[in-house]
Amino acid sequence: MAKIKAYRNGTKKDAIIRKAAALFRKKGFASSSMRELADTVGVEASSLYNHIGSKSEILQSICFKVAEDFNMHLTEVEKSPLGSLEKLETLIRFHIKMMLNQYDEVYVANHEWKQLQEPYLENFLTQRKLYESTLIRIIELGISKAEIKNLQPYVMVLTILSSVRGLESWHRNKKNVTPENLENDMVIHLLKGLTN
Amino acid sequence: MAKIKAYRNGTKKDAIIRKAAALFRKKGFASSSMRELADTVGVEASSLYNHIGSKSEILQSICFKVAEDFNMHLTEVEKSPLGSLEKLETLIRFHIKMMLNQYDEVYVANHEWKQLQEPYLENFLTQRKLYESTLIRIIELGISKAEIKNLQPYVMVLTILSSVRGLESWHRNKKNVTPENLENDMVIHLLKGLTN
DNA sequence: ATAAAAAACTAATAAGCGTTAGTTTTGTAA
DNA sequence: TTACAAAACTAACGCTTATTAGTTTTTTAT
Repeated sequence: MAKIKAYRNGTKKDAIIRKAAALFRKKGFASSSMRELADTVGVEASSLYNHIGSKSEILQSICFKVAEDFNMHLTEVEKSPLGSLEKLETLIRFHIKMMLNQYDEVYVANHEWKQLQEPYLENFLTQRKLYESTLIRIIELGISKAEIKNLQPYVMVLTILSSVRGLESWHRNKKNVTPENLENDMVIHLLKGLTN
Repeated sequence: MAKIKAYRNGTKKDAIIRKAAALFRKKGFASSSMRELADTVGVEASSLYNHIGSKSEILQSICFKVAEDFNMHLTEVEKSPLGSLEKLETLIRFHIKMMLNQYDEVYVANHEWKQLQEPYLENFLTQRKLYESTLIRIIELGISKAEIKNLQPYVMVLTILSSVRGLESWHRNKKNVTPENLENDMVIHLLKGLTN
């Protein structure tokens, strides 16, 4: 095979990583074996190593790709001219969309990052803390402008991020709740509360 | 040794399960080995089997103990004379207290239940769904009494449960946020929102 | 058609896993 | 002190793991 092949949906490496994300999401990283992954790809386990370096490398690809998507979006939002509340709303909506559109990858990044090896683990955690501190800054600005309640910014960030990250337990296409319902109602709940 | 020994903090089996919860929380169930657990207990791996039946059994103990605590509290709250909002507040506060007081166990129950074997997995999931549907009922009653916004009850339950379950990432004794701060601010945020 | 590269295969490795068997030590009750 | 049971130990079992080596097949470029 030549180097440049016309893959429709990315390279075979991409396909392996996509299948791996689905497998890791369902069974967890540590409980997923390379043989299992090879089965779903339709190949022997050893053949995977023509495309990827190691099992750990797959997890790294998934986690850092997701982290990059979120970081890029956050950077855009932060330097936008939106007010604090609009920024938060935009971010919440993005989190929900990401969870719905890239379910496996986002889930794995949120739940299996602990299985990363050093130095990737530390790197990932640093990015997470940076993300949190940016959100805190947005909220602090909103408090100073009296747009946001004077609560602990850290607690509000924790509540928002926990909410959107925990969405994995949402059963898609169930309970007559469309993605739009979910997004809108969750934004209202997290910004305006649930009391009348 | 006689059957009845005066253990200060429960039996040795309890001690093993407690250490296991801490280990499973830190490394995940599948990535924790019985030899590792034995090390932290101060014993050979095979000796553990004088007290517990299997590795799986430990996870079952942890998950169902936590589930029982939450279910019992929910039952109490439901049959109390409190209004919908007060019920929700009570439940949120209980979740946070549990997460702070029984960190390892609650974390493991929230994050490693997927590793349960059948029929325990199905049993656990059934309990979870029951818990959710009870919360939905409380919220529906609040909506009918116009105490709560007319949003999708399922979404509100998802938001609340995701928030409190995601608390694992809270760094204790950090950021000048006391447990009381956390509890109060989170209740305000989830009930009244963060806008002024 | 030929040559080269890519990607599949088979086979094997060393390490780690949960768990069991059999034995010895330890602690308690008589 | 003797007898018994609980709980520790050593050793090993059979199995699975990620990964490598070496070889063969498949695909592509010339």
